[in-house]
Amino acid sequence: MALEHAILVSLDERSGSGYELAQRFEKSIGFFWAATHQQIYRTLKRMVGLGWVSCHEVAQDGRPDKKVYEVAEAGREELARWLAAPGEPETIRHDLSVKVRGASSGDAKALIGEVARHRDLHAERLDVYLAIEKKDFPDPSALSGRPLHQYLVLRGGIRAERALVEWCDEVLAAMREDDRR
Amino acid sequence: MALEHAILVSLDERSGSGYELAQRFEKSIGFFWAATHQQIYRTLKRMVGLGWVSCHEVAQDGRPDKKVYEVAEAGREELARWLAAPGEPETIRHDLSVKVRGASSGDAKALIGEVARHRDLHAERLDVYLAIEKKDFPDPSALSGRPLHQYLVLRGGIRAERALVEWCDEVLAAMREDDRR
DNA sequence: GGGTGCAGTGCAACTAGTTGCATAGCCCTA
DNA sequence: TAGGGCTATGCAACTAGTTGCACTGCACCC
Repeated sequence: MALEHAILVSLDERSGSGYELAQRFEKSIGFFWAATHQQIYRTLKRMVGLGWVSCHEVAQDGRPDKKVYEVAEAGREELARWLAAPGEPETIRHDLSVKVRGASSGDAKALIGEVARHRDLHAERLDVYLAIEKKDFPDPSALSGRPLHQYLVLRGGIRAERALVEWCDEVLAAMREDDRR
Repeated sequence: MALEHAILVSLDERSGSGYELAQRFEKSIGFFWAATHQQIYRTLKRMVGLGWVSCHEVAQDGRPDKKVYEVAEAGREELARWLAAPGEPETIRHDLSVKVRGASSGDAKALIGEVARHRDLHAERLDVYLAIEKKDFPDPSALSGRPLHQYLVLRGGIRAERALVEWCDEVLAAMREDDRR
């Protein structure tokens, strides 16, 4: 599983609490690896047991105490091992494709609405990604090391969302045309 | 969950046994919804309980008996309901992106090899999809109804794999360039 | 007659992910 | 001062998915 590794990557960029990690998973990291705070807390606990991360409590004023985690030596080794290890492409689970494939078994009109809704959601996400690209990476050719890698992952998100928007448009055009006939 | 619905879609196209379904999930349906035979057998059992599918045993000669499942009335209703119901875009879990993002924490060279391997895997899949497109859908503009929907899903697969291949190429070019400097 | 391989079904144990809820301190506003 | 919202952590119960194995039957080939 890669949640542990996603957490290692995130903590290696910057140490933080479970809560902070959960927020990162809501935005940047979560663009390509989703996780709830429950999963994160549970996994952090396990990782402490494995010796991959260390944890110390930090008292704060004005807000509750927090536990700050940082990557330990064993965690760094595990991360390096995992990075070099071959992995299989993710198993795909795409709801909307199942629905499109099943369209003939239901109300095609209602499905058109659903596809249009997804189209807009993906277009929105695409806009978010493009805005980040513009703001944080104005000159990609100058990038190197960690910022380059972050940029490349963002590029993956942009490509994926764009492909989805275009696919939805293709589906909508074809199904509307088919509906008219 | 959508495995039940993926099975309904598949059985609605053609009734069959768990074993046959597992094979369909290996190829066509599995391109966008992965499932093992274990999951399928277990889910079929549950669906019989729900009254969504009916099951009858068929004796065969030359091979073991099988249980053939077909969609029942309640299953058809459920499928129609689900098709029209709004759903959220899938939560993304993309291993390779996590690795790329973590590249600075390990051996970037080894990761280049891994990205190249994935690039080839996706290129292979893309070729498979393109071959199916050419063979089964030589004249897309003439399509309507079920074949159209199947074609559109295939188009989604083509777009997704192409986007992945192109992204891998972008990553490889940038990381190799960065490595040279 | 023994091995391989495919068709066919399934259990058991495990790992991973989701959902609902609980708790607790502090801030701000109506 | 009561309620809503944010930070912060966590349990319990559930659903979903994976992995390893076990069994049957037949066909085919060496």
